[in-house]
Amino acid sequence: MDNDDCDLFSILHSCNANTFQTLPPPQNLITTSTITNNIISPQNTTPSYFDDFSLTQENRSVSFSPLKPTDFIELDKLKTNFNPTTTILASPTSIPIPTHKTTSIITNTINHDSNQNFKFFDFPTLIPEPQMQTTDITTHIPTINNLTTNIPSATFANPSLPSNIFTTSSTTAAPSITTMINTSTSFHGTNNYPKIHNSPNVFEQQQIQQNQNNHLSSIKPVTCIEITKAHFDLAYNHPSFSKQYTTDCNQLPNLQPHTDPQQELCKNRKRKFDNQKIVEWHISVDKLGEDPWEWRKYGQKPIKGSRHLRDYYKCSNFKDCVAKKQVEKKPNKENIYVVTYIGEHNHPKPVVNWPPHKKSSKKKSSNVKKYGSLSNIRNSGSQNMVMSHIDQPECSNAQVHRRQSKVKKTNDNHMLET
DNA sequence: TGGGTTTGACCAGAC
DNA sequence: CGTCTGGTCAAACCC
Ligand SMILES: [Zn+2]
Repeated sequence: MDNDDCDLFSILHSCNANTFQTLPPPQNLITTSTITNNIISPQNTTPSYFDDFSLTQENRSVSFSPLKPTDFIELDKLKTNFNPTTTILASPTSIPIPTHKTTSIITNTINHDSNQNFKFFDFPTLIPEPQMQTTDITTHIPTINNLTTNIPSATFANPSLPSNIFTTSSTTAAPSITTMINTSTSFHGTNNYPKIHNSPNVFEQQQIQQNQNNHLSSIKPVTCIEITKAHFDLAYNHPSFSKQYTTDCNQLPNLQPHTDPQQELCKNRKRKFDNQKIVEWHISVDKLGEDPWEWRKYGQKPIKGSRHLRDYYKCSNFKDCVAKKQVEKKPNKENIYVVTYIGEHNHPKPVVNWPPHKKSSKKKSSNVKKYGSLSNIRNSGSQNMVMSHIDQPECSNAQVHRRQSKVKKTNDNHMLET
């Protein structure tokens, strides 16, 4: 996976209300300041769902400004203290529980030596540092100004918001038994520092067991950050954020600061996902088809400030499931899509019809039935799902609503999409 | 006939 | 209070 994945990381950054710089890409692939999901495994690993997911900041540096204790400290940890060599080799039920502080050196070295003692608790968010005080934040957070310099571990104060860090293990050989481990961190209550509690449910345990029985050992862990509505609220409404950031309306905060007054107008707009879990992935187009859930598309909208349409999907596996997802092509990124999952499924992951019949290799969203063909746009007289994600002129205020009617008036998608 | 996508219209919240 | 915007609905259409 390429550096596009750094954008999930940018989400976390954006919550911190600091300024960012974009540096030229490093000349060497082995760089520092990288949060990634390096896999250290002696087994043959095959590509699977989201297995290339990583948190990366290879070509960015971050300037820290003084933080408030209520800022997204816990999210910032992911950047400043994450050891990219961390991996999980054991079965999902045997993830080590972090018990002590560790100092991590952020490198981008991919290590395939399974004998090394990689510890999941190298992940910074999972590190308890009870000795820290909130007033020490600014003096302990390192300034990353040299990508080739080892960065000492940062220290952080009490996180202000709950956040979960998922670790998923997946395999292509039997995607139906792909499981998401309930390895999460909790900042609730009196727990000043996150704890890992591994609590896979029965269904997941069955999947794990099935995995073991099938001798499928190519478990490939990936990490995903759960973003709650509270994070969005704080990210959009934080006064520092308002001063230093602009965001594409209803989009996640943009890494690149700009001063477009039009977009300033909507910097505080929020998605309306009340009390729902939000998990965002930035994945390549070829991974879209590996989503094991089944989805039914119920809407499509042009998004202001974006050149791409956003598709809205509901889970169609279960009648009363409230899980939704949104798929949107990443601006200026080829073959990278932003997939946002909202809410949780209230049913087990489908296992019967896996792998799904891929009617088209270009299918935009996995398990989404569609009609017509890519080559015959007139078939339906409407936009093609794939075509809808081709670059378009960036939306402005008034253009957003006009776009859909404009689309309908012309059956020539290229007129609009290019 | 059932379930999917498409897409204009509508709604609610932010501004 | 009107406008803007993202999210959703639902009729029409397709397979
Ligand atoms: Zn569902």
